[in-house]
Amino acid sequence: MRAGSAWIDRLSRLTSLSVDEQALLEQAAAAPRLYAAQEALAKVGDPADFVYVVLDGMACEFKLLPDGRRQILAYLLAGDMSDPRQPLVPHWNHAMCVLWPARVALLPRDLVHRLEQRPGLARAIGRYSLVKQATMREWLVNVGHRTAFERTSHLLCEIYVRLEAVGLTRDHSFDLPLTQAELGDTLALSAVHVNRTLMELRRLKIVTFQNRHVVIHDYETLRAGAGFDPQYLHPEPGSTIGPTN
Amino acid sequence: MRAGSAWIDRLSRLTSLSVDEQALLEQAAAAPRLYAAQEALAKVGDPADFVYVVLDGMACEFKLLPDGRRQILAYLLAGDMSDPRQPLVPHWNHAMCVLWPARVALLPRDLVHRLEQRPGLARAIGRYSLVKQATMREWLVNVGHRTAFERTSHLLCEIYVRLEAVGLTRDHSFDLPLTQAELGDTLALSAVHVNRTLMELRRLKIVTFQNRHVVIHDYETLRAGAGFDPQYLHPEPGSTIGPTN
DNA sequence: CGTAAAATTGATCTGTCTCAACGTGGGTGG
DNA sequence: CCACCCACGTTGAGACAGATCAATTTTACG
Repeated sequence: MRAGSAWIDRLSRLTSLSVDEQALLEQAAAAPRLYAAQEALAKVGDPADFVYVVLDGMACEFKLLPDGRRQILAYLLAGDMSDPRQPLVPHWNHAMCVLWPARVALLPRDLVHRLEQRPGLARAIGRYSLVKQATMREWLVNVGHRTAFERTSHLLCEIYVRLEAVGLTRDHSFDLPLTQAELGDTLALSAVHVNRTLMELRRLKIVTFQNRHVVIHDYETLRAGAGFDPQYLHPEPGSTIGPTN
Repeated sequence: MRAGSAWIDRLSRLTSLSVDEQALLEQAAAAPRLYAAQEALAKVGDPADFVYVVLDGMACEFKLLPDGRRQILAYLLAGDMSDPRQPLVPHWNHAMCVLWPARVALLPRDLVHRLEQRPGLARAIGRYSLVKQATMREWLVNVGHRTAFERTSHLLCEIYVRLEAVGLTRDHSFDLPLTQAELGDTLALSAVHVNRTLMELRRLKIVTFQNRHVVIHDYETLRAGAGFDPQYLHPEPGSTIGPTN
């Protein structure tokens, strides 16, 4: 498997990339660094020197409140990256850390700039950034207006579709190395309530989440219960992503 | 006053712009369209042909849930614009409407592209986009982890700082043409609870919000109560925005 | 094995919602 | 120019989703 293939997959789905554009990406991701779980990638106040590309494993962006509570703002799954324009501002004002051992490529700002000279890559990266924003909007709707049950279901649908896009699902299941506390920080629910909600989903035979592994028993019920519409995840129509069950 | 001066102000604060870069902006905003309150700028599914620049008045981005509830995702105050890269994807997947009569410039995608050829404008627009995202992140934290009182206070602080940056505050007050129901859709609170929270802020002599006008009596208490840190609104250090009281 | 982190479960508490009523002020048509 | 009206704001009472506190069990891992 090529270096950074999930990343190339991810961007290729947003616009078609020429062979040498793909080669540029491969080269850019050629020397990833290995991070352990819980390791910080960027802290508030750090200089925004790099764009981080998560080649495998899992990371997240988050913000901490003074009282210690945190809101997870985004998951970075295999193939995801931090905002490509981040280096335009001097400092991070949110934080990023690894949730599960990950290989991460650090792209210096001028490398990103060089990649964006290529029209295909510029379009892919621009669209990627828009999808990321659309995802954040959806999370705002989720946290703002959906019940615990809907929220949890919605997040599982989203992760499912995103992982499928990079080939990390098998049948209707996938690995998800998150604790219930981390899910709580994402969904703005207490860990206890996340647990009760997952138990309910299990009891209803919709989804089982155990041992860091999710099995979706009834995707259609899950999707409908969440009010999930995968549209926001792929700006290109004609994309055939979106599971059936 | 020049056409689009709030917009030029807004972008100029993000990086210094040459005289002819400013002239390009002025020219781009030269023929705004006038919209009435409640008028739609873009609906879900509309082709993403334009970037919308709100020269004065007020607009917002939002998403509707099937049950009719809505989440307001962002306010567009004077000088704000919709995402400059939006035209990279074919369709809107959220909606935008006017909240208070507004003059709005519609920039076709190739015009935006031409503006971004200028290095200063490219940097300003890129940073603008990052600030907008940082604001959305802060809203996610707000809705996810803060109490009604903190949330409301935080939003008022944010609007205050943003309006001050375009010269639309006077002493410690500003016009805010929002109903309590609209605030509720923003903060993910019921209109009733927004009312109670505003009454509480008034009772404590921190803020008065009446007749579409906000008076901040005690900024420091408001800021502290909200846990508000204006950092996220201006990526440039050295900017002296941020009221004292 | 032993131990610490994570998951599970129960009991209780509370912030916010919902429903319902009433007040109010600014715009409009007669 | 007044009277009506309707959207918006205000207030009260009761309900409920989810938080918090407190064990207890299970799992992962050195």
